[in-house]
Amino acid sequence: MGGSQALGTTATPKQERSKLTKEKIVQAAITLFQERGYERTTSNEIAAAAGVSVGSFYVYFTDKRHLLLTIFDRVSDELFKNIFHSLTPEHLFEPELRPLIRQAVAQSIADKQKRSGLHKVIYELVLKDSEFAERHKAAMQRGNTKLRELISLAKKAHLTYDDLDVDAAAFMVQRVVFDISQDYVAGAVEFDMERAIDSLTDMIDRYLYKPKVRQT
Amino acid sequence: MGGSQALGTTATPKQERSKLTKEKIVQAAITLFQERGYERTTSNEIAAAAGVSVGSFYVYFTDKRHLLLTIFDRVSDELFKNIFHSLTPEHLFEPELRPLIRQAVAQSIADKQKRSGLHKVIYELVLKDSEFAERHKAAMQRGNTKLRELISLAKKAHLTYDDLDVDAAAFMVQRVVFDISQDYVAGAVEFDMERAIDSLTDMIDRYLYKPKVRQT
Amino acid sequence: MGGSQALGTTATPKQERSKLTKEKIVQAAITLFQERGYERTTSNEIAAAAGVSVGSFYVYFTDKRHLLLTIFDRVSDELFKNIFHSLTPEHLFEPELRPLIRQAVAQSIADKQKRSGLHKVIYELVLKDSEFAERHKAAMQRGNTKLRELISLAKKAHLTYDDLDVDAAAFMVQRVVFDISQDYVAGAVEFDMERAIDSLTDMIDRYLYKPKVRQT
Amino acid sequence: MGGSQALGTTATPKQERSKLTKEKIVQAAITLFQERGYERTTSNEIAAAAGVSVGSFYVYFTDKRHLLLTIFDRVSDELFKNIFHSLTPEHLFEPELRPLIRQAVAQSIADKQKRSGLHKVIYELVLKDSEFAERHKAAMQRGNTKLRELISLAKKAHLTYDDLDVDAAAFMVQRVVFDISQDYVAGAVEFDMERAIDSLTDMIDRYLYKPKVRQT
DNA sequence: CATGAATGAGTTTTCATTCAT
DNA sequence: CATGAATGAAAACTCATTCAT
Repeated sequence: MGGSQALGTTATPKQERSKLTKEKIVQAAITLFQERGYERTTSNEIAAAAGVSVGSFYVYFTDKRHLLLTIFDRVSDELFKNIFHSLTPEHLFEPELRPLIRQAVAQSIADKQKRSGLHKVIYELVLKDSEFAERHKAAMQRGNTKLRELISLAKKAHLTYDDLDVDAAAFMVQRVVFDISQDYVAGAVEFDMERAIDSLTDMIDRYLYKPKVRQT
Repeated sequence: MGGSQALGTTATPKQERSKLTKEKIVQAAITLFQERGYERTTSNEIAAAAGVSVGSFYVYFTDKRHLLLTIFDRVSDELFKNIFHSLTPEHLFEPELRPLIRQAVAQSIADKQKRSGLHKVIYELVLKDSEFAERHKAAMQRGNTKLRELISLAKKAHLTYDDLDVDAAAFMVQRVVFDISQDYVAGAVEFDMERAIDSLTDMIDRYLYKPKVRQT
Repeated sequence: MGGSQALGTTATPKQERSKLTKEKIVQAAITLFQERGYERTTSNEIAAAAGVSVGSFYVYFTDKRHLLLTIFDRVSDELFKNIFHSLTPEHLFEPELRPLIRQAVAQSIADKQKRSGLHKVIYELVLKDSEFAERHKAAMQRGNTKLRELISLAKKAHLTYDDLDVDAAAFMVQRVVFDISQDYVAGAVEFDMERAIDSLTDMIDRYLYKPKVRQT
Repeated sequence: MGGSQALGTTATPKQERSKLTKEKIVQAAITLFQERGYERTTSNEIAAAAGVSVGSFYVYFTDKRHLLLTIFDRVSDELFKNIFHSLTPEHLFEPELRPLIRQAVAQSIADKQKRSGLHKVIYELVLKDSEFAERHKAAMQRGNTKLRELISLAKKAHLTYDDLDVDAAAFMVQRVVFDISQDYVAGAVEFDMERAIDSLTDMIDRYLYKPKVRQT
């Protein structure tokens, strides 16, 4: 005690402290959900792993579900940013489109792989909890809008089939990439990832773009 | 085969009456899982809905999980048959391939829609229970083998791209159809189903078959 | 049959065994509520004291509150019967009314004394739980109706003040007897019980009956 | 004196500011206890409603119970003063006693009605907490003493029955008035209040005073 | 004195599963 | 085989109270 204040005791401001505690809980939860899944992880375990009391857990989150909802939002944002970072209108006018598609596909799969356990858990909740389902839908909607713009632009530039159903294409492409990524996360799939990325890229490429364009 | 036997020493009913009781339980479970989901359905409820005592429930099934496993196998077989019924080598030589693909896609989506709640529940378990995951993989494997044969034949007949990676294609096509069907089941998707079926058909069609072939 | 257990409310004991278990729980609860009060008695303690598992507790009662509600009804009926057993119209025409009143007053106080802890607990709940309040009101209503008939008869026989407000009198007399009984239960009162009974009898007697009648 | 001191070592505020803070807490508590009851009001809520930190709460009160005890004393004093303000020996020699009684009865009921929720809560605690019970008894005792003096005087003036048991009468009258007031507070009663006041007045009047006196 | 984040013991409650009849 | 009452381990959640700042 006494006097050490001036020397630099990490005087954590009160709000900082809260933020820290909350973050510790979130991190512990991510780890545990990843390892044990949602149901087999109890609130008490999360608190313990975070080095925090159960009481604190319930100060920051109404329940386990609310905590995962928070994690969901965070992860969701991250994925969105990562993918659309290199998928902007400018990129569309590069000489080759295929690398662009491949890059996005690979990004999506890789991102989910990094926290595959977590994505598995999240999707589990999307399946059984309507609020998760809603948020999932909303997040997909955001991506869909972006994608539709891109495809629409490509269509206007006569890069795609002239009769392409843009809305359907945006829907299709997004879902297909999301779902295949999810399949790897779920462990439902053992097929070599690189080959899968190539094939998925081909699939999207051929679906959207006219052969002559590709052969030019 | 005979995976359910491995689980425990549950009686395999030899009498008609037993078979009936077991069936009543299965049917009640399907209905309840559909309505309330897996966890929110209790063994007691299933027994009650089946008009059977809980004791009987445990005579036929080691537990709730085992029951769903049984349902999984049944549903899995059904889907397999329905899809590959009109997807045999003979059909490959019809003048038009697109209707064939469309039919298979539509079949898959429709089949799942019929019991969407159930498929949601099953996939939920595939995500969190490794034994379900294994069975799911195995079932997918069966379909994959069939599909690979078909695509291989098509390739030999020079209907597809000459450089097509058959294994990858079989994997890709199967997963894509399965996943989009699952998306509708999960309620994750609101896009008009007919348009989605058309788009998915296009996607597969263009992915596999050379343009010139299609334009011939 | 009998599967409906799991779906809704609490089991209605059809078998002897059930009835016994339920009764054991009720008896244990009465004892514990009496000793420790409502809140300081946990469901687990009741179950333990009844020599039954917590699970059984929740088979027969939705919760502690429901259990006390059950006890309330039972006790309520008992009190009603005891008091009005010797308080029927016939008794009104006995030569002396005072002994009749005294008997009813004494009965009421004595009945509550027998299980004073329990009555304390019940009234506590009447104060804070609206459903208990409703039941209490309803029970009082039953007694009030009976009492009104009696006083009404007495009035017609010109035994009472001619301008007696019968409804008010019935209300007043019932509440006063109930409340003084409750006071002894609550331990709020140390005044010698016999003298209190005499005084209360006097009070009611003088309130209802004309002096001349009494002096005749 | 100083009963609250005995409970713990809570600061007795000497500064104005402290007194104010304590008062804010008391007022907030009264409001919340009134609305939500004792148990459903948490210390944190009281502090929040008072615009004070929980820490401060515990500076002034050892706990929630101690706070209610404080409120109890205050309310208790108030009631006492209000009733005995117009119930002094002098008043006894007014020509009519009935209006005096009626006034006291009405006062008691009205006073409690003003804060019925609070009186409900307090009585709830009297029922389950022995310290509250003691204080309640003590408060009743004070009133009883006063009342006994009055009735004793009236008896000496031959206004009452000559054989009146003064102690019993004081006890009876006080309890009856208190209890009926409490009944209205508890919401246990729907009978028209004015009629009840009249009846209660009659009851007391006839109980204490000889008919001839009244008819003179 | 004030603050409010953190605590964790203590309850309630559920439900898969067993087993005596 | 059938029954269904009984079980009890396990999880969620609350809130009075403390204490470092």
